[in-house]
Amino acid sequence: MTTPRRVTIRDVARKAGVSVATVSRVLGGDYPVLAVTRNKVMRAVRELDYVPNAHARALSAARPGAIAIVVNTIAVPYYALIAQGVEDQAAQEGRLSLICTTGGDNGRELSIVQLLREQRAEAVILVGSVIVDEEYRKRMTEYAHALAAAGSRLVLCGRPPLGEGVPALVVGFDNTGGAHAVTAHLLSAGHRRILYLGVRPGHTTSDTRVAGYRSALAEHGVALDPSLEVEAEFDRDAGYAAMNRRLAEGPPDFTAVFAGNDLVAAGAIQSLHEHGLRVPHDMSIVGYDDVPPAQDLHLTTVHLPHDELGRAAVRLALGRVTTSPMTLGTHIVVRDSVRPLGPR
Amino acid sequence: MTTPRRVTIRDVARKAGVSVATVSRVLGGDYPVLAVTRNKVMRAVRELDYVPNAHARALSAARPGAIAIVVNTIAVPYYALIAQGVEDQAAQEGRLSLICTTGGDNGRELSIVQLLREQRAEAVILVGSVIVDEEYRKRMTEYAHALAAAGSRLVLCGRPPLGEGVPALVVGFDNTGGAHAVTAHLLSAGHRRILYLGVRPGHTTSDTRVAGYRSALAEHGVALDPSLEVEAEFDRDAGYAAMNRRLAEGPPDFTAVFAGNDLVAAGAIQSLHEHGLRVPHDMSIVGYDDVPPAQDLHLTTVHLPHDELGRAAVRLALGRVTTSPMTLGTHIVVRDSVRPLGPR
DNA sequence: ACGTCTGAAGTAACCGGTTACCTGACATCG
DNA sequence: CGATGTCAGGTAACCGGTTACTTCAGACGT
Repeated sequence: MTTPRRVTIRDVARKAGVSVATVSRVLGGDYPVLAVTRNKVMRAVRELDYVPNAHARALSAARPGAIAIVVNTIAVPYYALIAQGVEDQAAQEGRLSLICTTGGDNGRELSIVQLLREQRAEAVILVGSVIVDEEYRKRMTEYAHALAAAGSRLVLCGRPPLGEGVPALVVGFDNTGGAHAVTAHLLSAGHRRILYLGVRPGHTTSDTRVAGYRSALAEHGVALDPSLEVEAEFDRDAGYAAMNRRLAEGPPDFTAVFAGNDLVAAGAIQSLHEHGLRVPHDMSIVGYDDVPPAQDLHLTTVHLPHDELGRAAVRLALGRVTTSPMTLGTHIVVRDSVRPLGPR
Repeated sequence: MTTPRRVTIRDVARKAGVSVATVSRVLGGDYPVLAVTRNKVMRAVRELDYVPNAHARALSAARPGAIAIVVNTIAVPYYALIAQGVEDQAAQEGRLSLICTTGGDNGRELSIVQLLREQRAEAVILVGSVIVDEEYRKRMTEYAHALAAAGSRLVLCGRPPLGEGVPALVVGFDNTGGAHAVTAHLLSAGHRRILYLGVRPGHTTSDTRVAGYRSALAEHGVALDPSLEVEAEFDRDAGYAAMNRRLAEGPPDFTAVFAGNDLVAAGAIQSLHEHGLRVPHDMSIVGYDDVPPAQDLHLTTVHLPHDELGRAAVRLALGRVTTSPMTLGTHIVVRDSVRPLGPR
């Protein structure tokens, strides 16, 4: 069974008894065509079930390119929600959107960006933190210049700028502010020994949240205790494991936990429960992101406008708005995971 | 600032002092080229930062097309997990994957499929239930034939086949089996009055789960009670609202709840809590899907191999495997949301 | 020494659209 | 009535690659 040749615009032209130019004009747009001619063409299109070839179109005409979003994985709500925002805004702008996943591998990310250059993507939106090594920064910087030279835009979402003079738009959440607010929330509930669970050296998202945590403590005159800043990846298992390790050392020397994100909080809560500690009665905890498990866990957390981030990235990429760097506000969502401490 | 013309293969050829054919061969593949020539070309490619145009390639050579997955939304874990499976398998097969979202609108879905035909996608994977109206079935059937004629594959994931003789591959979860198992689990814990929360007339996913529920009841000699089958969309809000309505009618006339999926369960649990009913002490509940909130809610549920579904869809689409219809097994995950009822 | 074979590289047609430019019919005007 | 303008529609070049076919130089055989 051989593949029967595709129907092309020339087939339509032949069938309709007109030239290919006329067919193109009827399908394409604003060029004047007599109603009777248009009808002949449309009939031929229908009868042959002609579907124009997007590649040929992209090649011949200077049409708008796709909008690509590159994330770690789509299976994590944080990324999925942002991606959905991009998708929605792109659709609204009439653009095709490509979602690519890297699995958190810098090498894969670089080759995906290269792939997107081949696809002549009009915008490349990179989302989420990376551990930036020198090789990566060098190559991504080259890509940034190359994309700019080709008229495409590079947007960095919730990640550090590449450096001075590198053509890239930046939009992110106010992590430091949010972390400050939620830490202040714990402090004003009377907590003084607050475990920060989610240090990740070199990761901007983590670094900025830690910064907010520290500045809030400083403002309240609470001395920093390095032993209260605990490393953990930003997923449920890491939160669970880290809390398990901590609790194995003996009874907790803290009354509250600030988890790097809600997934870490969920894992930590499971560990706490397994150690007989109830939230919020025996231990207060707050999270970050306000993604799905948060509501069910009655978790006080920081709400991030994920959808808005995605939409803003697209608007920036298309030049609809030009404020870069752009910082999106966050707000604390108080649920039921923090218990006020009585006066000492 | 005018866009500086793109670097093309001819520029590279000129710079390297060879013909375009040679450049294409160096970059493309297996044709023999002298090492010295290859080097000249590679140097020119590097110096000019030449990036081949994917559209031109797609147009001239018969290269493999993209793999597209069409889902309701990516912000819901059920879809996100399946999409990630598709993405992973597609990447593994060296294919570009496109993720498209419809927002649950049949009209949009149809126009997306048309868009994918224009993109010359090699496979179109449609995921999730739809309420099938006649117009939709008619047009999608046409598309199915058209895609087949063009050598592309259409894969339906977790949704009903379009009809006899319509060229579409089918893969799905064993919903009836899973629903049967989880209902049997409740029955053997002694429950007899089990509320099914999540009837959606015309929706296959719901229908098949209801079927499993009913058959398990029948097997255990429990008479069906239509008043125990309650309508609800498959999201958290719907579960919450439906349970609220039910509980507003008076004290519950059931001892257990089978929620159409985990999100519905999460909403129902919130409602139960707000009515002072504790899970599992005062009310047993099971969910379906085993997506994120389930673990944190200690919810007994049915685990679905989402990732496997995505991968299987791609393998089917690429003809790596040919068993269609294909049904993926599920298994019950027992957590802590069901309380055994003592002997009456 | 001459014809033949072999392998690297070049030439140009082609993929399927778009569009600048051209043609020809008809209306309009001095 | 011929010059000019208007407008629908045709012709063919072009977008940027791939590849069938051709060319040509050097190796080899007799």
